[in-house]
Amino acid sequence: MRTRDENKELIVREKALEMLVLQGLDGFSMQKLAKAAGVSPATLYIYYQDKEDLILKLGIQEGKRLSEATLKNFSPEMSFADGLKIQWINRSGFWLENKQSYDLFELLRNSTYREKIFAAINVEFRAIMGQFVRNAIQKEELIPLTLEVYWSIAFAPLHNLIRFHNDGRSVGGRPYTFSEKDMWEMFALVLKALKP
Amino acid sequence: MRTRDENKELIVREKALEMLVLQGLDGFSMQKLAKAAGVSPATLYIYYQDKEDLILKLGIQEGKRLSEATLKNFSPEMSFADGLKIQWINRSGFWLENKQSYDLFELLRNSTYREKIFAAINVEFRAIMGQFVRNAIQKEELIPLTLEVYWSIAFAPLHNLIRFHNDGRSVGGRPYTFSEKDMWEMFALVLKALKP
DNA sequence: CAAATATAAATGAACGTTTGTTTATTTTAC
DNA sequence: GTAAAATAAACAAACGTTCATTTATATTTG
Repeated sequence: MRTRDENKELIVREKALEMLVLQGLDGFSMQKLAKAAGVSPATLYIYYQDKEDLILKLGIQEGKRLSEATLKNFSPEMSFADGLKIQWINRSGFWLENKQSYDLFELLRNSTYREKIFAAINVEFRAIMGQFVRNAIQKEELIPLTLEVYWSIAFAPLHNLIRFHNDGRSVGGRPYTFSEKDMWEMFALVLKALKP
Repeated sequence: MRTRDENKELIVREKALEMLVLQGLDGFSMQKLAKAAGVSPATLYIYYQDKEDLILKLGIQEGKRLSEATLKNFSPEMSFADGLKIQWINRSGFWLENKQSYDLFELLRNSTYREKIFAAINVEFRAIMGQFVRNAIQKEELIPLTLEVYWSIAFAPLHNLIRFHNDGRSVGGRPYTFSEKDMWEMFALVLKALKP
Protein backbone atom coordinates (compact mmCIF):
# COMPACT_ATOMS: atom_id res chain seq x y z
CA MET A 1 0.00 0.00 0.00
CA ARG A 2 1.29 3.38 -0.96
CA THR A 3 1.80 5.73 1.98
CA ARG A 4 0.34 9.17 2.12
CA ASP A 5 2.76 12.02 1.58
CA GLU A 6 2.24 14.02 4.77
CA ASN A 7 4.35 16.84 3.45
CA LYS A 8 2.02 17.20 0.48
CA GLU A 9 -0.95 17.47 2.81
CA LEU A 10 0.86 20.17 4.77
CA ILE A 11 1.59 22.21 1.64
CA VAL A 12 -2.08 22.00 0.66
CA ARG A 13 -3.13 23.38 4.05
CA GLU A 14 -0.55 26.15 3.92
CA LYS A 15 -1.47 27.20 0.40
CA ALA A 16 -5.19 27.04 1.20
CA LEU A 17 -4.74 29.34 4.19
CA GLU A 18 -2.61 31.71 2.15
CA MET A 19 -5.02 31.76 -0.75
CA LEU A 20 -8.10 32.31 1.41
CA VAL A 21 -6.48 35.16 3.29
CA LEU A 22 -5.04 36.81 0.20
CA GLN A 23 -7.84 36.27 -2.30
CA GLY A 24 -10.89 35.87 -0.10
CA LEU A 25 -13.60 33.23 -0.23
CA ASP A 26 -14.69 34.29 -3.69
CA GLY A 27 -11.13 34.20 -5.02
CA PHE A 28 -10.54 30.71 -3.69
CA SER A 29 -11.03 27.64 -5.86
CA MET A 30 -10.07 23.99 -5.75
CA GLN A 31 -8.37 24.08 -9.12
CA LYS A 32 -6.30 27.12 -8.21
CA LEU A 33 -5.38 25.55 -4.89
CA ALA A 34 -4.32 22.33 -6.60
CA LYS A 35 -2.11 24.25 -9.00
CA ALA A 36 -0.59 26.36 -6.23
CA ALA A 37 0.16 23.31 -4.09
CA GLY A 38 1.50 21.32 -7.05
CA VAL A 39 -1.03 18.50 -6.79
CA SER A 40 -3.82 17.15 -8.90
CA PRO A 41 -7.31 18.51 -8.19
CA ALA A 42 -8.38 14.93 -7.56
CA THR A 43 -5.84 14.63 -4.76
CA LEU A 44 -7.71 17.29 -2.79
CA TYR A 45 -10.71 14.98 -2.81
CA ILE A 46 -8.66 12.25 -1.19
CA TYR A 47 -7.82 14.57 1.68
CA TYR A 48 -11.18 16.32 1.92
CA GLN A 49 -14.76 15.39 1.19
CA ASP A 50 -15.40 18.58 -0.74
CA LYS A 51 -14.59 22.28 -0.80
CA GLU A 52 -16.71 23.07 2.25
CA ASP A 53 -15.05 20.29 4.21
CA LEU A 54 -11.62 21.68 3.35
CA ILE A 55 -12.45 25.22 4.45
CA LEU A 56 -14.17 24.01 7.60
CA LYS A 57 -11.28 21.75 8.61
CA LEU A 58 -8.87 24.62 8.07
CA GLY A 59 -10.98 26.95 10.20
CA ILE A 60 -11.36 24.41 12.97
CA GLN A 61 -7.62 23.67 12.95
CA GLU A 62 -6.78 27.34 13.41
CA GLY A 63 -9.52 27.66 16.02
CA LYS A 64 -7.95 24.91 18.06
CA ARG A 65 -4.57 26.59 17.87
CA LEU A 66 -6.14 29.81 19.15
CA SER A 67 -7.97 28.01 21.97
CA GLU A 68 -4.81 26.31 23.13
CA ALA A 69 -2.75 29.49 22.97
CA THR A 70 -5.44 31.39 24.84
CA LEU A 71 -5.57 28.91 27.74
CA LYS A 72 -1.79 28.85 28.29
CA ASN A 73 -0.91 29.59 31.94
CA PHE A 74 -4.56 30.37 32.53
CA SER A 75 -6.91 29.01 35.17
CA PRO A 76 -10.52 29.98 35.87
CA GLU A 77 -9.62 30.13 39.57
CA MET A 78 -7.38 33.15 39.04
CA SER A 79 -8.32 36.59 40.24
CA PHE A 80 -10.12 38.59 37.58
CA ALA A 81 -7.25 41.01 37.10
CA ASP A 82 -4.65 38.24 36.81
CA GLY A 83 -6.80 36.13 34.51
CA LEU A 84 -7.65 39.05 32.31
CA LYS A 85 -4.01 40.00 32.04
CA ILE A 86 -2.97 36.52 30.97
CA GLN A 87 -5.81 36.47 28.45
CA TRP A 88 -4.57 39.72 26.98
CA ILE A 89 -1.00 38.45 26.78
CA ASN A 90 -2.08 35.18 25.18
CA ARG A 91 -4.54 36.61 22.71
CA SER A 92 -2.38 39.50 21.57
CA GLY A 93 0.63 37.19 21.34
CA PHE A 94 -1.19 34.67 19.20
CA TRP A 95 -2.82 37.19 16.93
CA LEU A 96 0.37 39.12 16.34
CA GLU A 97 2.35 35.99 15.57
CA ASN A 98 -0.38 34.42 13.47
CA LYS A 99 -1.75 37.15 11.28
CA GLN A 100 -3.05 34.62 8.77
CA SER A 101 -5.00 32.76 11.44
CA TYR A 102 -6.47 36.03 12.58
CA ASP A 103 -7.47 36.99 9.06
CA LEU A 104 -8.96 33.57 8.36
CA PHE A 105 -11.08 33.84 11.48
CA GLU A 106 -12.36 37.25 10.55
CA LEU A 107 -13.08 35.97 7.06
CA LEU A 108 -15.03 32.92 8.17
CA ARG A 109 -16.86 34.75 10.94
CA ASN A 110 -18.50 36.92 8.29
CA SER A 111 -19.30 34.16 5.86
CA THR A 112 -21.86 31.42 5.48
CA TYR A 113 -19.46 29.08 7.29
CA ARG A 114 -19.92 30.98 10.54
CA GLU A 115 -22.48 28.66 12.12
CA LYS A 116 -20.53 25.50 11.38
CA ILE A 117 -17.22 26.90 12.58
CA PHE A 118 -18.87 28.15 15.71
CA ALA A 119 -20.46 24.78 16.44
CA ALA A 120 -17.01 23.22 16.37
CA ILE A 121 -15.43 25.56 18.92
CA ASN A 122 -14.11 23.62 21.82
CA VAL A 123 -16.87 23.04 24.40
CA GLU A 124 -14.20 22.86 27.10
CA PHE A 125 -12.94 26.29 26.13
CA ARG A 126 -16.38 27.80 26.50
CA ALA A 127 -16.88 26.12 29.88
CA ILE A 128 -13.58 27.42 31.25
CA MET A 129 -14.33 30.99 30.18
CA GLY A 130 -17.82 30.82 31.66
CA GLN A 131 -16.43 29.53 34.96
CA PHE A 132 -13.80 32.28 35.08
CA VAL A 133 -16.42 35.01 34.84
CA ARG A 134 -18.77 33.36 37.35
CA ASN A 135 -15.92 33.01 39.86
CA ALA A 136 -14.96 36.65 39.47
CA ILE A 137 -18.50 37.82 40.08
CA GLN A 138 -18.83 35.57 43.11
CA LYS A 139 -15.55 36.89 44.56
CA GLU A 140 -16.91 40.40 44.01
CA GLU A 141 -13.99 41.35 41.82
CA LEU A 142 -16.50 42.41 39.24
CA ILE A 143 -19.47 44.71 39.53
CA PRO A 144 -22.48 42.52 38.81
CA LEU A 145 -23.29 43.29 35.19
CA THR A 146 -24.36 40.99 32.42
CA LEU A 147 -21.67 38.77 30.97
CA GLU A 148 -22.05 40.46 27.59
CA VAL A 149 -21.26 43.93 28.95
CA TYR A 150 -18.20 42.58 30.76
CA TRP A 151 -16.94 40.76 27.80
CA SER A 152 -17.41 43.73 25.52
CA ILE A 153 -15.36 45.95 27.80
CA ALA A 154 -12.80 43.34 28.78
CA PHE A 155 -11.85 42.10 25.32
CA ALA A 156 -13.31 44.19 22.52
CA PRO A 157 -10.82 47.07 22.99
CA LEU A 158 -7.85 44.70 22.73
CA HIS A 159 -9.36 42.98 19.74
CA ASN A 160 -9.87 46.33 18.09
CA LEU A 161 -6.29 47.45 18.72
CA ILE A 162 -5.03 44.25 17.12
CA ARG A 163 -7.32 44.87 14.18
CA PHE A 164 -5.87 48.36 13.74
CA HIS A 165 -2.44 46.78 13.74
CA ASN A 166 -3.28 43.98 11.33
CA ASP A 167 -5.03 46.43 9.01
CA GLY A 168 -1.96 48.63 9.24
CA ARG A 169 -4.17 51.62 9.89
CA SER A 170 -6.72 52.87 12.33
CA VAL A 171 -9.31 55.62 12.46
CA GLY A 172 -9.42 57.75 9.35
CA GLY A 173 -6.64 55.81 7.69
CA ARG A 174 -3.94 56.73 10.22
CA PRO A 175 -1.03 54.30 9.96
CA TYR A 176 -0.81 52.23 13.11
CA THR A 177 1.61 49.70 14.57
CA PHE A 178 0.85 47.81 17.76
CA SER A 179 2.93 48.50 20.84
CA GLU A 180 2.97 46.89 24.26
CA LYS A 181 2.86 50.35 25.75
CA ASP A 182 -0.49 51.02 24.09
CA MET A 183 -1.79 47.65 25.20
CA TRP A 184 -0.93 48.09 28.85
CA GLU A 185 -2.20 51.66 28.93
CA MET A 186 -5.43 50.32 27.60
CA PHE A 187 -5.39 47.43 30.05
CA ALA A 188 -5.16 49.84 32.97
CA LEU A 189 -8.16 51.77 31.66
CA VAL A 190 -10.20 48.60 31.20
CA LEU A 191 -9.44 47.51 34.76
CA LYS A 192 -10.37 50.98 35.98
CA ALA A 193 -13.74 50.60 34.25
CA LEU A 194 -14.42 47.10 35.54
CA LYS A 195 -13.21 47.26 39.15
CA PRO A 196 -15.89 47.98 41.75
CA MET B 1 -36.04 57.62 -25.86
CA ARG B 2 -37.01 54.93 -23.46
CA THR B 3 -36.74 55.96 -19.80
CA ARG B 4 -34.93 53.93 -17.22
CA ASP B 5 -37.13 51.97 -14.83
CA GLU B 6 -35.95 53.35 -11.49
CA ASN B 7 -37.95 50.76 -9.64
CA LYS B 8 -36.09 48.00 -11.45
CA GLU B 9 -32.79 49.54 -10.39
CA LEU B 10 -34.00 49.65 -6.80
CA ILE B 11 -35.01 45.99 -6.83
CA VAL B 12 -31.58 45.06 -8.17
CA ARG B 13 -29.89 46.89 -5.30
CA GLU B 14 -32.19 45.35 -2.73
CA LYS B 15 -31.72 41.84 -4.06
CA ALA B 16 -27.95 42.31 -4.34
CA LEU B 17 -27.72 43.38 -0.70
CA GLU B 18 -29.93 40.50 0.36
CA MET B 19 -28.00 37.94 -1.66
CA LEU B 20 -24.59 39.15 -0.47
CA VAL B 21 -25.63 39.09 3.16
CA LEU B 22 -27.40 35.73 2.93
CA GLN B 23 -25.06 33.84 0.62
CA GLY B 24 -21.76 35.64 1.07
CA LEU B 25 -19.35 36.90 -1.55
CA ASP B 26 -18.71 33.40 -2.87
CA GLY B 27 -22.41 32.65 -3.14
CA PHE B 28 -23.11 35.82 -5.06
CA SER B 29 -23.24 35.88 -8.85
CA MET B 30 -24.49 38.20 -11.56
CA GLN B 31 -26.67 35.55 -13.14
CA LYS B 32 -28.27 34.60 -9.84
CA LEU B 33 -28.84 38.26 -9.04
CA ALA B 34 -30.46 38.86 -12.43
CA LYS B 35 -32.79 35.93 -11.93
CA ALA B 36 -33.67 37.01 -8.36
CA ALA B 37 -34.38 40.58 -9.48
CA GLY B 38 -36.37 39.45 -12.51
CA VAL B 39 -34.01 41.14 -14.93
CA SER B 40 -31.76 40.07 -17.77
CA PRO B 41 -28.07 39.64 -16.87
CA ALA B 42 -27.27 42.17 -19.58
CA THR B 43 -29.40 44.79 -17.81
CA LEU B 44 -27.03 44.69 -14.87
CA TYR B 45 -24.30 45.82 -17.23
CA ILE B 46 -26.32 48.88 -18.14
CA TYR B 47 -26.47 49.87 -14.49
CA TYR B 48 -22.96 48.81 -13.52
CA GLN B 49 -19.65 48.51 -15.27
CA ASP B 50 -18.97 45.03 -13.92
CA LYS B 51 -19.44 42.84 -10.86
CA GLU B 52 -16.82 44.66 -8.82
CA ASP B 53 -18.40 48.00 -9.64
CA LEU B 54 -21.77 46.73 -8.46
CA ILE B 55 -20.47 45.46 -5.14
CA LEU B 56 -18.38 48.58 -4.58
CA LYS B 57 -21.28 50.93 -5.32
CA LEU B 58 -23.48 48.98 -2.95
CA GLY B 59 -20.87 49.16 -0.21
CA ILE B 60 -20.26 52.85 -0.72
CA GLN B 61 -23.99 53.56 -0.72
CA GLU B 62 -24.44 51.83 2.63
CA GLY B 63 -21.31 53.54 3.92
CA LYS B 64 -22.77 56.94 3.12
CA ARG B 65 -25.98 56.05 4.90
CA LEU B 66 -23.97 55.07 7.98
CA SER B 67 -21.88 58.26 7.83
CA GLU B 68 -24.96 60.44 7.61
CA ALA B 69 -26.73 58.60 10.40
CA THR B 70 -23.63 58.82 12.58
CA LEU B 71 -23.27 62.58 12.21
CA LYS B 72 -26.91 63.36 13.04
CA ASN B 73 -27.16 65.95 15.84
CA PHE B 74 -23.39 65.71 16.25
CA SER B 75 -20.80 68.46 16.28
CA PRO B 76 -17.06 68.19 16.93
CA GLU B 77 -17.38 71.17 19.29
CA MET B 78 -19.43 69.13 21.75
CA SER B 79 -18.05 68.04 25.09
CA PHE B 80 -16.52 64.58 24.92
CA ALA B 81 -19.23 62.99 27.02
CA ASP B 82 -22.04 64.55 25.01
CA GLY B 83 -20.43 63.79 21.67
CA LEU B 84 -19.68 60.22 22.61
CA LYS B 85 -23.23 59.72 23.82
CA ILE B 86 -24.70 60.95 20.55
CA GLN B 87 -22.31 58.74 18.65
CA TRP B 88 -23.48 55.75 20.62
CA ILE B 89 -27.12 56.60 20.03
CA ASN B 90 -26.57 57.13 16.32
CA ARG B 91 -24.43 54.09 15.70
CA SER B 92 -26.48 51.65 17.74
CA GLY B 93 -29.67 53.03 16.20
CA PHE B 94 -28.42 52.63 12.67
CA TRP B 95 -26.95 49.19 13.17
CA LEU B 96 -30.02 47.83 14.90
CA GLU B 97 -32.36 49.20 12.25
CA ASN B 98 -30.11 48.19 9.36
CA LYS B 99 -28.87 44.73 10.11
CA GLN B 100 -28.22 44.07 6.42
CA SER B 101 -26.03 47.18 6.13
CA TYR B 102 -24.13 46.07 9.18
CA ASP B 103 -23.61 42.58 7.77
CA LEU B 104 -22.54 43.92 4.39
CA PHE B 105 -19.95 46.11 6.04
CA GLU B 106 -18.53 43.26 8.04
CA LEU B 107 -18.49 41.14 4.90
CA LEU B 108 -16.65 43.68 2.77
CA ARG B 109 -14.27 44.68 5.54
CA ASN B 110 -12.88 41.15 5.46
CA SER B 111 -12.70 40.79 1.73
CA THR B 112 -10.46 41.90 -1.11
CA TYR B 113 -12.78 44.90 -1.57
CA ARG B 114 -11.65 46.39 1.74
CA GLU B 115 -9.08 48.80 0.36
CA LYS B 116 -11.40 50.21 -2.27
CA ILE B 117 -14.35 50.61 0.07
CA PHE B 118 -12.13 52.26 2.61
CA ALA B 119 -10.74 54.71 0.10
CA ALA B 120 -14.27 55.85 -0.66
CA ILE B 121 -15.20 56.67 2.92
CA ASN B 122 -16.19 60.27 3.24
CA VAL B 123 -13.14 62.46 3.80
CA GLU B 124 -15.34 64.96 5.59
CA PHE B 125 -16.46 62.29 8.02
CA ARG B 126 -12.87 61.44 8.93
CA ALA B 127 -12.01 65.11 9.43
CA ILE B 128 -14.93 65.71 11.77
CA MET B 129 -14.08 62.71 13.92
CA GLY B 130 -10.43 63.74 14.12
CA GLN B 131 -11.39 67.26 15.15
CA PHE B 132 -13.73 65.94 17.84
CA VAL B 133 -10.97 63.96 19.51
CA ARG B 134 -8.42 66.79 19.27
CA ASN B 135 -10.87 69.22 20.83
CA ALA B 136 -11.61 66.87 23.69
CA ILE B 137 -7.93 66.40 24.47
CA GLN B 138 -7.32 70.14 24.34
CA LYS B 139 -10.23 70.79 26.71
CA GLU B 140 -8.71 68.18 29.01
CA GLU B 141 -11.83 66.06 28.93
CA LEU B 142 -9.66 63.15 27.87
CA ILE B 143 -6.47 61.79 29.32
CA PRO B 144 -3.84 62.27 26.61
CA LEU B 145 -3.54 58.81 25.09
CA THR B 146 -3.07 57.80 21.50
CA LEU B 147 -6.09 58.10 19.29
CA GLU B 148 -6.10 54.35 18.73
CA VAL B 149 -6.39 53.53 22.42
CA TYR B 150 -9.22 56.02 22.82
CA TRP B 151 -11.08 54.75 19.89
CA SER B 152 -10.73 51.16 20.96
CA ILE B 153 -12.19 51.90 24.37
CA ALA B 154 -14.76 54.43 23.22
CA PHE B 155 -16.36 52.40 20.43
CA ALA B 156 -15.19 48.80 20.30
CA PRO B 157 -17.32 47.73 23.31
CA LEU B 158 -20.47 49.12 21.72
CA HIS B 159 -19.62 47.57 18.40
CA ASN B 160 -19.09 44.25 20.12
CA LEU B 161 -22.41 44.41 21.95
CA ILE B 162 -24.17 45.06 18.65
CA ARG B 163 -22.34 42.13 17.14
CA PHE B 164 -23.52 39.87 19.95
CA HIS B 165 -27.04 41.06 19.21
CA ASN B 166 -26.82 40.66 15.45
CA ASP B 167 -25.26 37.22 15.87
CA GLY B 168 -28.07 36.38 18.27
CA ARG B 169 -25.53 34.99 20.69
CA SER B 170 -22.55 36.05 22.70
CA VAL B 171 -19.74 34.35 24.61
CA GLY B 172 -19.94 30.58 24.55
CA GLY B 173 -23.10 30.60 22.48
CA ARG B 174 -25.29 32.33 25.09
CA PRO B 175 -28.39 33.77 23.44
CA TYR B 176 -28.29 37.54 23.55
CA THR B 177 -30.64 40.38 22.69
CA PHE B 178 -29.56 43.99 22.83
CA SER B 179 -31.07 46.27 25.45
CA GLU B 180 -30.70 49.99 26.06
CA LYS B 181 -30.08 49.19 29.70
CA ASP B 182 -26.98 47.18 28.78
CA MET B 183 -25.80 49.92 26.47
CA TRP B 184 -26.03 52.71 29.02
CA GLU B 185 -24.48 50.62 31.76
CA MET B 186 -21.62 50.05 29.41
CA PHE B 187 -21.50 53.69 28.43
CA ALA B 188 -21.06 54.71 32.07
CA LEU B 189 -18.15 52.29 32.43
CA VAL B 190 -16.50 53.57 29.27
CA LEU B 191 -16.77 57.16 30.50
CA LYS B 192 -15.34 56.08 33.84
CA ALA B 193 -12.35 54.63 32.03
CA LEU B 194 -11.77 57.63 29.79
CA LYS B 195 -12.39 60.56 32.13
CA PRO B 196 -9.30 62.05 33.79
C1' DC C 1 15.87 -12.57 0.67
C1' DA C 2 13.48 -11.49 -3.51
C1' DA C 3 9.43 -11.68 -6.37
C1' DA C 4 4.37 -11.31 -6.47
C1' DT C 5 0.28 -9.36 -4.74
C1' DA C 6 -2.72 -6.02 -2.77
C1' DT C 7 -4.27 -1.51 -2.03
C1' DA C 8 -4.37 3.22 -1.05
C1' DA C 9 -2.22 7.45 -2.97
C1' DA C 10 -1.93 10.19 -6.68
C1' DT C 11 -2.78 11.62 -11.21
C1' DG C 12 -4.34 13.99 -15.97
C1' DA C 13 -8.16 14.49 -18.41
C1' DA C 14 -12.65 15.10 -18.62
C1' DC C 15 -17.56 15.83 -16.89
C1' DG C 16 -21.61 18.96 -16.82
C1' DT C 17 -22.51 23.59 -14.68
C1' DT C 18 -21.98 28.04 -13.67
C1' DT C 19 -19.29 32.02 -14.06
C1' DG C 20 -18.77 37.10 -15.82
C1' DT C 21 -19.57 39.43 -19.81
C1' DT C 22 -20.92 40.63 -24.76
C1' DT C 23 -23.60 40.71 -28.97
C1' DA C 24 -27.45 41.28 -31.85
C1' DT C 25 -32.07 42.36 -31.44
C1' DT C 26 -36.43 44.09 -29.68
C1' DT C 27 -39.06 47.26 -26.84
C1' DT C 28 -40.55 51.61 -25.22
C1' DA C 29 -41.10 56.48 -24.11
C1' DC C 30 -40.47 60.87 -25.93
C1' DG D 1 -38.32 58.43 -35.83
C1' DT D 2 -34.91 58.29 -32.50
C1' DA D 3 -32.15 56.66 -28.98
C1' DA D 4 -31.57 54.60 -24.80
C1' DA D 5 -33.45 50.65 -22.07
C1' DA D 6 -33.98 46.05 -21.88
C1' DT D 7 -33.61 41.59 -23.47
C1' DA D 8 -32.58 36.51 -24.97
C1' DA D 9 -29.00 34.00 -26.44
C1' DA D 10 -24.48 33.09 -26.64
C1' DC D 11 -19.35 33.24 -25.44
C1' DA D 12 -15.00 31.47 -23.49
C1' DA D 13 -13.26 30.60 -19.14
C1' DA D 14 -13.47 28.79 -14.75
C1' DC D 15 -15.96 26.15 -11.48
C1' DG D 16 -16.44 21.76 -8.28
C1' DT D 17 -16.09 17.16 -8.84
C1' DT D 18 -15.40 12.40 -10.85
C1' DC D 19 -13.30 9.09 -13.87
C1' DA D 20 -10.16 5.54 -15.42
C1' DT D 21 -5.56 4.81 -14.81
C1' DT D 22 -0.85 4.76 -12.99
C1' DT D 23 2.41 4.81 -9.09
C1' DA D 24 4.40 3.60 -4.82
C1' DT D 25 4.78 0.93 -0.84
C1' DA D 26 3.53 -2.59 2.94
C1' DT D 27 2.56 -7.21 3.15
C1' DT D 28 2.42 -11.94 1.63
C1' DT D 29 4.37 -15.64 -0.58
C1' DG D 30 7.87 -18.95 -2.30
